[in-house]
Amino acid sequence: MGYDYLKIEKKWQKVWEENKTFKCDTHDFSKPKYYILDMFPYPSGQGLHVGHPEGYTASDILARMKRMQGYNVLHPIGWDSFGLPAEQYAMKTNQHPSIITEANINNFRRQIKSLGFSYDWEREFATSDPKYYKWTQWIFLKLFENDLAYIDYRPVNFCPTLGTVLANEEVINGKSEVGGYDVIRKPMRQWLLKITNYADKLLEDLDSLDWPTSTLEMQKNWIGRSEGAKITFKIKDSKESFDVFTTRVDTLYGCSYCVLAPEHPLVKKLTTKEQLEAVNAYLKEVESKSDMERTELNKDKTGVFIGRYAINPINGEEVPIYIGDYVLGSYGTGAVMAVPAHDERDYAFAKKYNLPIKQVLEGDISSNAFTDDAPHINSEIANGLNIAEAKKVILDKLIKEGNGSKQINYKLRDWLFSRQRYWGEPIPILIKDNGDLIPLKYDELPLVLPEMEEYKPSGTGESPLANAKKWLKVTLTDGEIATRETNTMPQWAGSCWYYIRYIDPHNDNVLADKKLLDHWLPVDLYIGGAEHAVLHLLYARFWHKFLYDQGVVSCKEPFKKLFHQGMILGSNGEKMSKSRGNVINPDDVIKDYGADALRLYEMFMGPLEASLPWSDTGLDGAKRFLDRVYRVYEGEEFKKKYSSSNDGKLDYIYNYSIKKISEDFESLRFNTAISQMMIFINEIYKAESIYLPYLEGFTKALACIAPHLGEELWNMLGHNNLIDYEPWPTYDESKTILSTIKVAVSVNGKLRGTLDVSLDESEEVLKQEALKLESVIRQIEGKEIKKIIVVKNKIVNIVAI
RNA sequence: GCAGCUAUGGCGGAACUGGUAGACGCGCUAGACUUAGAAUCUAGUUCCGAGAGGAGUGCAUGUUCGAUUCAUGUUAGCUGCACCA
Repeated sequence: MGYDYLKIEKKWQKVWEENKTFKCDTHDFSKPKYYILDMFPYPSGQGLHVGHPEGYTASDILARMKRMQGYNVLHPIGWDSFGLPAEQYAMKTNQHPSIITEANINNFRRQIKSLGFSYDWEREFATSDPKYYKWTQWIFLKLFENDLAYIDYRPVNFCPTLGTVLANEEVINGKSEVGGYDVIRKPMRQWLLKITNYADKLLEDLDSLDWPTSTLEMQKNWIGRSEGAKITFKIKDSKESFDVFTTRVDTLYGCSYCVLAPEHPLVKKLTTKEQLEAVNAYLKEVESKSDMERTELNKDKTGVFIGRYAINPINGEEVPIYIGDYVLGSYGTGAVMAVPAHDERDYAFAKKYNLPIKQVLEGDISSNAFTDDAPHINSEIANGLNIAEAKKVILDKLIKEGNGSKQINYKLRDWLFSRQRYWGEPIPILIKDNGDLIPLKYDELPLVLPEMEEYKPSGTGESPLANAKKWLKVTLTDGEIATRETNTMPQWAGSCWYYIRYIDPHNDNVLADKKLLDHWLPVDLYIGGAEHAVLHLLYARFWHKFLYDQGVVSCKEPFKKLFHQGMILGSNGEKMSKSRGNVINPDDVIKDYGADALRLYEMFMGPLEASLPWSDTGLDGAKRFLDRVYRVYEGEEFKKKYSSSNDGKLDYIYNYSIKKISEDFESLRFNTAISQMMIFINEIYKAESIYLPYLEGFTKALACIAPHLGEELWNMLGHNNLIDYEPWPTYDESKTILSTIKVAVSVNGKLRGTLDVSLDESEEVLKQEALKLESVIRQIEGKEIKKIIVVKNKIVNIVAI
């Protein structure tokens, strides 16, 4: 028989709710602050899955411990409620997305509350609430004012199935991140945000963050800074010239041709009559390729000669100009100098089209390009120099002669910020017939989504909002008619700044009070999945840096420490999914085992960052431990042993346990903290006398993980108050070490026995005692002792041959 | 291809800055309690071996008195990026 978790959990949830136990007074600056944030959920129709409680429990444990440690803890939750699934469901059922979203939020709220998280529910908001997105639009207007939001017609990722464009970050191997549908490149009218203006800052400040290395690496790669040179090539028999970008300016003498991207503006101007047909055919072929095909054909380089020659500025050599789609129009200058001897791509292209390969570094180029460092050859001024030296010499000459300059490029592209969807923040811009853009005035916000009959995208790339006839047209003060922007913002917009709004969620005058922001930012600990490493986590940093420049926030980075929880897999080790039939529903677990058991189990499974398989028997074990704990507080045989005087026998295990638990909580190693709690309880079961203050201290630690039971046990110990703001248990460092310890004795590195000695026993005694051990004597018989190594309190190793 | 991470019993995992590998839990075995079962409690449980002992942290080599821990190489898996000049 276990404890009555259903009754207990309901009871304390009600008490917390009625007392507003976890309400945070953000105006109270008297205590140190601790802002701990979960990545807020998208309230899907499926409800919570067991992965949600993993991260949420981790943050809740920290929040609860910090509260007991005297911090003023801000621990909020809300809803990332704009998004495609609600809109698609709306189309199917012909309900308004807001109704669907509300129902989903209600279900999520119920589920999250049933897990006993200590959120301050008075700060709850949804990104689809006009009161919230008023400020998302406000930030957009600020971006627009500062020339960081602009319209462009360049080719973008368009997904015909979803009926909308997607950001680069949302396209994976030519397929949409959501749903995995084909994505094609198509020139369309789009809003973009100039995230590239912040490329340097976004890169530099990564060094100041306490984030997982893998995420830092991913962001670094995504930003993709590379240092090199811009070189100008003049064109033979023409006034035109073009620039190339290269990181290997040292190989300039080895340039044997140049390649322009198919979309390079000079292609049409320069192509000769003789080559026109071939070039046009090639352009047509390239255009018909989808992104998918372009990446699949990765290795097969294609291109065509345009009939012209460029002049290599370093030596005046004439080299042919090609176009080829292995050169990207959107990176660097959209043109490259080709050095086939020392670049693999150029090598492949040169081999295919039989172009000259000119070696300028010593090395073997018989079957592959040589890309390592070596002395230069055939390079006049750079002969004999290594890469770094040659770069300098050649670039200096180019700069002196006005043919080149230092150049830094980034892989990062501007952020495609518009979507042809209904269920997103409307972009607060008016467009006049002449194309002029008129931002709404700040007091006209929020621009609320109009009611619609139909949410379907037209499929041609026009947003559903184009059908909202009354909403669409606006008469300006001068009588002129303007049209509203019909694109909406992407889902990432709302999540870019929600951590700011939590600090002051009901403010109608500003997005949040400056004084409060200065006190509460940055977020001290941010917990969420790794899948947002280059999406949300990069976008949010960008907006934060912009808001910093605007003087809205006073710190450069939003999230000081970041932690990614792993994934919970099905019991077969595969990803949980309906089709695999291995999905665990948290509602069922709570019903059958209780929220506390679920929380404990998920924290005990293994390291928080690891992806681990679900185990029903493991969950049994977690529940069994809670029952075992409960018996200590409920069972008469245990109560008889309660004592207010300390016999000292539990000193070590208690003090060591509190120390270990405190440290492990702090570093989010909950599995080992729980293991220590189990060891402590095992000792309690053996104890003749239970010193009450120790049991109280344990109760507080347990209450962080199993809060309902913790509250109940605290009550059972005779306390009438709540445990949540009780002071965190302290420990006596001197009692975390045993006075008698075991020292290992080994011969030639192999363990042969142990010695029971007092702490800090002298080396001489250890040595002598070790040599007395029977198992040691047996091993060294007939051998000569070469050396004896003694490490105090640890080991004696006898080297004998 | 490039970058990052991971590899330990039947299973999930533990092991601090190199010092008794396998904590804790699951599973399994035995015992106690019970008419019986469930639950609970107690003990055992890396492998081979009766024992002495031997082997053992993906694989190989090395550094060291001593390596799960450090170095080099290698294999497998996971994640991300992927023609970025």
